Amino acid sequence: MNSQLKRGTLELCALSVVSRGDCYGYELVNRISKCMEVTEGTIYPLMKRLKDGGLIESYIVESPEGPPRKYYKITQSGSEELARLSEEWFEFTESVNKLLNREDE
Amino acid sequence: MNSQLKRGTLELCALSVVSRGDCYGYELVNRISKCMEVTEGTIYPLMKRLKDGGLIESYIVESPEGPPRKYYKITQSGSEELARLSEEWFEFTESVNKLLNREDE
DNA sequence: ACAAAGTACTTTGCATTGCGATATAGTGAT
DNA sequence: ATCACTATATCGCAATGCAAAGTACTTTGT
Repeated sequence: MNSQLKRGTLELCALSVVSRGDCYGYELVNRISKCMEVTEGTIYPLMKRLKDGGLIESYIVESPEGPPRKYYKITQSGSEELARLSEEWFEFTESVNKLLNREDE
Repeated sequence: MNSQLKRGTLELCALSVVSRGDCYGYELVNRISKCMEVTEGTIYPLMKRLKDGGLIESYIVESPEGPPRKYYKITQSGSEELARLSEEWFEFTESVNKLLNREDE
């Protein structure tokens, strides 16, 4: 899969999933994996960037199986960014599709 | 504009424009600029990569105004790559849109 | 004659980021 | 004991958008 395509959309995808309910890194990887190939090596650094940017917060919860989980929760700022990125994504795909289908000129 | 979104799609866009008729770098920049922000610093290195990969060929034509123009022409291999990238782009946007609109789970 | 603006191509270097690889660590089954 | 699954974190490489700077030709205005 073209890894370059994912740039700029993973942030959007992660924020979107977290906005529908708190979840932890490993869970996020599995959930996003249903739509595109991603690994921990991508998600964990991404979540750290989002947290550093104040778009998400995290809290630790003991797990019944395995090590403690770090849950992520979207912030007000994160929700606003999600809305902005969604709009941007929509407009971008529209633009590209127009360029691809243009028969005229 | 989110420059990360462009990664992986610029190659597709450039191939698509060239496939509809030979054109030169400066022209490409202006044409793609109508849909997304791009500059020569992005397009010229990209065309070099495409040429190195055998997806396009080039030939010089004297210009009535200004320096000679380097025209680009898509190759058979380039047409096949264009078809592959188009399909990939379509499937990718479908996947992301599904993930964004998912209310269930 | 000279400057500015438009056309046109090329190269350098930086910043971003996906991801393979690796380390660490707990639980449960064979 | 060994394997498999769950779970987080970090290192380093490769890819690439793009600002910036350089080269160079033509036209237009002063």
